[in-house]
Amino acid sequence: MSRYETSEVEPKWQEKWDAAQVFEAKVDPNRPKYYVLEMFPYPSGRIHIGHVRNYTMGDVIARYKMSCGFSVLHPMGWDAFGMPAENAAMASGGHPKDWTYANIDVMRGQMKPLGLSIDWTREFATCDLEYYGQQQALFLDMLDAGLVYRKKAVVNWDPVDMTVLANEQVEDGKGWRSGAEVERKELTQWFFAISSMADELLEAIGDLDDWPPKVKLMQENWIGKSRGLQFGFERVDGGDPIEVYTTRPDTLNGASFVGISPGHPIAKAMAEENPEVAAFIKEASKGGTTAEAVEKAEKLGYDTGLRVKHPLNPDWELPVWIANFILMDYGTGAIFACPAHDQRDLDFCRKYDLPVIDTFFGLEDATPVEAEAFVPTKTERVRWVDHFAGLDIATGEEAIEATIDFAEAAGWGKGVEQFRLRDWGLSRQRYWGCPIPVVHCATCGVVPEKKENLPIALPDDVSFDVPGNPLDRHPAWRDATCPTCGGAAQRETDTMDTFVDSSWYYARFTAPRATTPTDMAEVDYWMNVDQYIGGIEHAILHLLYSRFFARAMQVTGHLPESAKEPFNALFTQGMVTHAIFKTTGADGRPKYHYPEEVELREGKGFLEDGTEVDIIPSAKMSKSKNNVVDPQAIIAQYGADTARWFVLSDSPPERDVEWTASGAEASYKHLQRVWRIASDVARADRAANDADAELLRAMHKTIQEVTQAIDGFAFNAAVAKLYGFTNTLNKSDAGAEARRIACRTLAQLMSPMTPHLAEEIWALLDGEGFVLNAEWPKADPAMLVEDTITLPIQINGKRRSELKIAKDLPKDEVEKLALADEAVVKALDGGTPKKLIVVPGRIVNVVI
RNA sequence: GCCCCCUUGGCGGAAUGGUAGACGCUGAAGACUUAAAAUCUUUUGCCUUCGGGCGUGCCGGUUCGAGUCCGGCAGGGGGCACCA
Repeated sequence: MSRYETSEVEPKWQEKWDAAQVFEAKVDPNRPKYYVLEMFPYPSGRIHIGHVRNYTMGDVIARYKMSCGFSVLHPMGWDAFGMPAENAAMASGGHPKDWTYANIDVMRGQMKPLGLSIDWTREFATCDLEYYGQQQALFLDMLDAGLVYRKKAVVNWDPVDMTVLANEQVEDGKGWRSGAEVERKELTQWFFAISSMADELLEAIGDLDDWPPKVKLMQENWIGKSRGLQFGFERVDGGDPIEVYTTRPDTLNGASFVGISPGHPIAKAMAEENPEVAAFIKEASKGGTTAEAVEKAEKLGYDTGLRVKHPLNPDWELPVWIANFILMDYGTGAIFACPAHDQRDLDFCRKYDLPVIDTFFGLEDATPVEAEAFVPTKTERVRWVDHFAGLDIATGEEAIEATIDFAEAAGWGKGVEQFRLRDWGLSRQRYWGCPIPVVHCATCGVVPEKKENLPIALPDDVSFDVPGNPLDRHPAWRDATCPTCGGAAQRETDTMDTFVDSSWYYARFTAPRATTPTDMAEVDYWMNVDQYIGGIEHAILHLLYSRFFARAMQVTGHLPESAKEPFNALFTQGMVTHAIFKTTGADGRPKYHYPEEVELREGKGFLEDGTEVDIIPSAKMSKSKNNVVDPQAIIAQYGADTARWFVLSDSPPERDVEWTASGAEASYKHLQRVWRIASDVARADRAANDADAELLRAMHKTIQEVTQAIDGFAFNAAVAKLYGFTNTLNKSDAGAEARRIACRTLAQLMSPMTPHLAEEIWALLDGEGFVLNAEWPKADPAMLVEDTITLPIQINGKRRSELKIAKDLPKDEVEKLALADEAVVKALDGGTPKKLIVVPGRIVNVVI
């Protein structure tokens, strides 16, 4: 018998699949469709073992569904715009385009040997002109529909690199590349009106039955709906009332001052007249916009001198302060502060010596607030000091509703809903992104390009030797004609956030060469994505943006109503981790060792010279820690099937799996063993015998268990059942024919996970055609029924004995047998049991 | 600070409220071999006076029966965070 050579077998089957075009998705009205999609990769340069796990999971589903008779769409593409390409160009010359497409070629070359069932004819990169041109068309339609608009917004600005930075690019208040102090700058930018759909996006989460509850919860929190009261404070000077929003209107009697954001119209108006106010506003705007920067920032306030009247008592005047912690884009940009029941307000009041008024106390303790605000949960009952709506003891929730009712009845305020979700700023002052298809005309203002002028292509002749956006200093590209007046105009030089690219690619895969963003016939057939698979890190932004885009595409006629929730089912897979091997160098710095340098003995690791290394298990793979597993090396050593089998085994798919050399080795040995068993089966000539039925029964049980496991995304369980059945088959004395049937079924059940080995065995055992085209085996219910079963007997809930009985033995017979059991007789010691519980087919419990 | 999740042998993990530890790794013993590799077989939660006893982070509850359900605590992880 020959050894199973993966380096020969795997390419052989890949060529055969290609030649037969088995993975090309075809619209077939006579068959149900199934669309499985893994989040497409960023072409960073090389694939990662985490990619292997991600795509293998999708492949298992895709191949399984093919065998179940579905017309399957399983595409792949590249999320190809973004900063790393520009950074590479800045660091080592070259062009982002060349860098990106070269990376794509390398990564495609690394992915193909995995034998994934991908329809490569649909491949595209988001930096393909064909793709981003359609994205521009989509943008224009959204502009038309009022879903895109321009407004001023505060951004992190790096004055050295002359660019806007994302929050995660600000480290310690400094730009991550330049090290320059980051400024907050107000720029006019483009926004998607995602918050206009906040309620809809929140409500629809309830229907996402096959999404992880965790992701749904994260999105709910992100959208952040709250209910509160909006009302106006009348100004003593007779100016327009100051509108405030509060979720705790019940604490109105604890009001200490009215606060407005530095960006509030009143503050801005004052700044124009009063240099002191202007200076304060400038001071208050310092620092980054990151959570960290915000947390460290000290509370700053400026007393405007304005006074407003308390709505419940016209004689009570409150001062109006400008405060740096009040956000302009949440609520009305103005608040009333209740320091007794809000820590932030309290800090501010203590600093500026403003009054602190308790409005309620705990039921047990009426100590006035000192340094710590009293903030009970809204469901906790508290005692009110003097509540205007007449409450004495009530929860916060009750008091809030009572106050809103009271204010509405009195006509000075109304209950409103607010969302935390902000509009999505999409402008990026970058080159390597989709150009925003508008021009700036001196006469007509901001004018959208005409669709017939699309695509607006990025110019190729750019350089990155000077900081800033190359599009800004490319006059030939910037110069444009105004589509409205025909006069000279300038192109918008901002490009789109790369999250835009990934917000609709799933729809584009249904018709990747269409001359419109989508093709309705194709979209109607293929959408929605039946199973989407990707990392939990995209739980909020990418998935929320995609949900928004699907709705926007429906509004603009690019998707049907039925596709407005684009992903029917979502699965978030865990990472592949690997131990880090660390020693401490002479200089006291950690030294990281490659796994090949470390010898493992009894759970400890040693270098060649005998030095013991620290083992940090289950660490995220990182080049700097020398613990990256390279898929290409694994495939070269063991083959793709081993890599696929390993990443599916051991750990549940949603959890991290640790790559270990011994585990990979074990997977390899197992697959070799399956091949040996199959070769054995192929040669056997033993006659049919009594063992046949038992083997076939085990086979049907395995069919049922593996099918269930794959359906339930429990790939590790499917692998475990296949191990078990392999052992059963190997030990079985069944006749040649039964063994052939069992082994062919084993190949079928393994085929989604180890497709090459499965094809080879299928062919060896005279299976017809490709195993991937063979109909998925069905478990025969008659074969799942066991004639005799082992029934455990518990005495007082502890297992003490067991009965071997016929499966359908009547209950009273079981009782008799149980009471006659040696262990039971001994325990009863002549007495009678207090209770006897018989659960048919499951258990007997004797209570003494 | 607010919200959420997790905790089972040496390790990864399995168990519709019904035999805890499937399956794999690691370790041990043995077979084959001149030897090694490869392969195969047996074994591997803890304690034990060999009768059995104890065991799913800790404390309590519901139940005939709890890893699973409920309450509290501890540890670990994640999300959000001047959101009024």
